[in-house]
Amino acid sequence: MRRPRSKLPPFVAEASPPAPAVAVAVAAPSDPTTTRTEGVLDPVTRVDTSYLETLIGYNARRSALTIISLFLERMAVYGLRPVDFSVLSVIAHNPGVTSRMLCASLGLLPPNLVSMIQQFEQRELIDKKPHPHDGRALALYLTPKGQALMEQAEATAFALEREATAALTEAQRNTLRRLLKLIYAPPPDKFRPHRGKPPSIDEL
Amino acid sequence: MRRPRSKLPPFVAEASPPAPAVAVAVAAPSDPTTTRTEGVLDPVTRVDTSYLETLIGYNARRSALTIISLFLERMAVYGLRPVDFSVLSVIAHNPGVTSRMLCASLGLLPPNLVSMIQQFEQRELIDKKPHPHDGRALALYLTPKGQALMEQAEATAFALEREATAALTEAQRNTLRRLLKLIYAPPPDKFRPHRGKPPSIDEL
DNA sequence: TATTGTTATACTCTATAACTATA
DNA sequence: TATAGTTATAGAGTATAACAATA
Repeated sequence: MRRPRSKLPPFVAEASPPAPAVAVAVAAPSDPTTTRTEGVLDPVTRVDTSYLETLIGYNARRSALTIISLFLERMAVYGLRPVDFSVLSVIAHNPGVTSRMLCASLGLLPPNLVSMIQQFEQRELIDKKPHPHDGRALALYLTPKGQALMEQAEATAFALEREATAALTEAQRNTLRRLLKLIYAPPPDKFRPHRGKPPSIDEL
Repeated sequence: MRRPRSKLPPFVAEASPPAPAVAVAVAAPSDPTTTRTEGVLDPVTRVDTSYLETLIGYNARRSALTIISLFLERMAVYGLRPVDFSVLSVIAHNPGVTSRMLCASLGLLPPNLVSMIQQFEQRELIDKKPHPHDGRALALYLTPKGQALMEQAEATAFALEREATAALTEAQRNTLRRLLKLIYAPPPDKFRPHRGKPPSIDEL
C-alpha cells in the first residue's frame, strides 16, 4: 500500500491536521481602522480569517481539502490515491483509452503517468494492448480484477461524498455541482446574464 | 514505517495546462454494458469524465485549480503565491498574530512557515516584535509597505475572483460560498435533515 | 514538562528535456 | 517533421525529528 501525498500552490497548506476551520463572523468586510493596531492578539482569541472566506477560491480549496482528506482515509483499503482513482475511473468508463488521452483529460503530465500505469499493471488492475490504428499508442483496459475493485471503490467514493457533504441537502449538492462546473467549464459568453436575471435556480 | 499523518493527493494534477475541461454529457450514470468493450476510442472522441463530474470533490478541486491558475498569473506582479497571500492577509487582519496561530489557522506546519516569514522580512513587508506576554513568541505586523502591497493585492484578488467566476451571478457566488463553507465548517448535527439513517455511511 | 520558533532533512509530487519508435 | 510513450532528473512543496529558549 502506498503513501499518499500532494502538491500545489495552495491558499492553505495541504492540511495535516484536518485544518482548524477557524470559525469566524460571516464575511464581515475587514475594518481598515483595525489594521496596524499595536495590540497583541489574545491567545484565546481565534484568528480572524473572514476576509479569506470571502474568496471563492479559498472556500473551494478548503472544501476540496476536506473531502480529499476523507477520501484518503476511506480509499486506503483499496490502495488508491485520488489521482489513482481518477485514472482508473477514466479507464473504466473509456475502455481502450490511451495514455495521451488520459493525460489530456485529467491534466496529468505523461512522465508522471508512467509509474502509475506500471503499478496498475503489476497489481493486475489494467491491461495494455496494442492500439489497432496507431502503432505508437497503447490501449488501456481494466482487467476483471480492476473492474471489481473500481466498482467497490466508486461505491465507496459515492458514500464518502455523501458523508462529507452531510450538511447539504440533495438539492444543494446538485446546485453546488452545477455552480462549480460553471467555473471550470463556463458556457459561452452569450449565456451570461446582465446581472439582472438569474438564468437558473438560486435556491436556498 | 507507518505514518498516521494524512497527506493529500489530488483528483487531477496540479494543472500546468489550464486543464482541458473535457466537456461531457451531464452526469449520465455509467453503463455497465459498455465496460470492458474491446473497441478502441476514436482519437477524435472526447474522453468521457461524466462519472468523475458527479463527485463534489472532483468539481471542487477542478474549480479551485482554475481559480488558483488565474491567481498565480495575476499575483505574479506582487511576487505572491496563494499561500503567501493567505499568510500576509491573516497578518493584515490580525495584527500581532504569532507564527503558531498563523500555522493553526491556515493549516501550515511551523518549519514551512519560517522561510516565508524570513522572506517577508527581507522584503520589508512585515515586522517581528517581541510578544509582551510570552517571551517565546513573536508578534507579527505588516509594515506600511506591506499594508500598501496587500491593499493592492486584495483588490486584485477580488477582481480576479470576479473574472474567474464570470459565469456566475452575484447571487450564485453567495450561494456557492455558503454551500462550500457548509462542507469544511458544517453546523452541528442537529441542523441536518434526517435522511433515514444518520451515520450510516453505506446508504446508497 | 510543555510550547514557540528554528534547523536540518527526507519524502512526495510536479515539471522539463531528451530519447525511441512509430506516423 | 510530429506524436506516443518512456527515461532521467531538476524543482517545489510537505512532513518528521530534534534542538534552544522560554513558560
